[in-house]
Amino acid sequence: MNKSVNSTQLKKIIREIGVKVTRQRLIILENILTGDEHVTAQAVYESIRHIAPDIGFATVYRFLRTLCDHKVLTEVRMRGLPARYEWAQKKHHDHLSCVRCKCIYEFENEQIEALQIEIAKKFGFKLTEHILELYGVCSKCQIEQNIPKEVSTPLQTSHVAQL
Amino acid sequence: MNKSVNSTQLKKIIREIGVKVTRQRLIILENILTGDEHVTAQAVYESIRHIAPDIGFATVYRFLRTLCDHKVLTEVRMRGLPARYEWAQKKHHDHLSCVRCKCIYEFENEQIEALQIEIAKKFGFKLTEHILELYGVCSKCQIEQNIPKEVSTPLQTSHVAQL
DNA sequence: ATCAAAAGTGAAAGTCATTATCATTTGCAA
DNA sequence: TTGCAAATGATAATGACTTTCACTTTTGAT
Ligand SMILES: [Mn+2]
Ligand SMILES: [Mn+2]
Ligand SMILES: [Zn+2]
Ligand SMILES: [Zn+2]
Repeated sequence: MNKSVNSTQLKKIIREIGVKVTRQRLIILENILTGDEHVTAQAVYESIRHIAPDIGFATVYRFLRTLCDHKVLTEVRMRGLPARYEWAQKKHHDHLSCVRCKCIYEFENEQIEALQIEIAKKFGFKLTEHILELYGVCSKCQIEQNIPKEVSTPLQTSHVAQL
Repeated sequence: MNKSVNSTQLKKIIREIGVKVTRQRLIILENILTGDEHVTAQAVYESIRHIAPDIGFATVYRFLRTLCDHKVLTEVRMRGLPARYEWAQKKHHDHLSCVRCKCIYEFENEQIEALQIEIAKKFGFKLTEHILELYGVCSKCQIEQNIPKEVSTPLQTSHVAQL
């Protein structure tokens, strides 16, 4: 949540993807590295406003996209909601989300991964990617059936569970 | 692909979901029942134009949505592409799609289904839904590495494979 | 068959997330 | 320092829906 990063590291990341180092990119990247997980472009844009109100959201979108193209970030799109981004260095995992409070949990399941590969093989596919999303009602929401009606804050994540 | 349906059957379906029977609904529903699988609202709209050019696409969207709400159809959303619809009476299955020619195959895997339930249970979730999509290059596209550059026709489906 | 209330319709406008345009500014290799 | 490709940001455009609303149509009750 608040890892510290120095601008040298940030510059290194930006240079390695072969684009110019700009003030806005440093700010955006730092925000992503030190901020919440599973953030939306809008959230990054807003979170940056107080320090750099001049950065347009087109720039945020563009750079997030660039970071995805270069596998620095991964785009997570759940249910037609706005795209969320996460650090791509994390180990592969899938997501489980509450349809009510929108919280997100991460999980990893080797058996499922293996079965997917098997299925693709049976169809003669060269598998490149997959999406596995589970939706349901989280344990909290099963009890407090009304209090936190809506969550406007960015989705929080627990650590990845090994199953 | 061209099962025959009489309007009595169509009317029955519409009445059972508790809405009025209209000419446009009969036409839309018949088109879905007798036409391709995994169609988009736009495709239905266009496919209907020559027989009933007066039906607006708002009506198509609205009715498809209604049919989904009443579990007559299932919405299939792949990769943020426009929603596709399929007859809900089909047994549950997931999709495997070629990133190049966009063909869709259906599969079903009980083991994966079971594992998903297990995962949800571990998190204390009441599972309501899941999305599992595999993406890759189909066997044809692995060979003919260029001929059918783009497929504009609606996605075709093979029959569901049991794995 | 008649009729009014309720439901449905279509054209058009509105949303919302994202992408494109383009005039201006900036990074940086030479 | 400079030239110029790359980047930026304001704004318009896009695409897939969704909503609005004035005008039908359906349907249950007479
Ligand atoms: Mn994640
Ligand atoms: Mn299907
Ligand atoms: Zn919840
Ligand atoms: Zn293919």
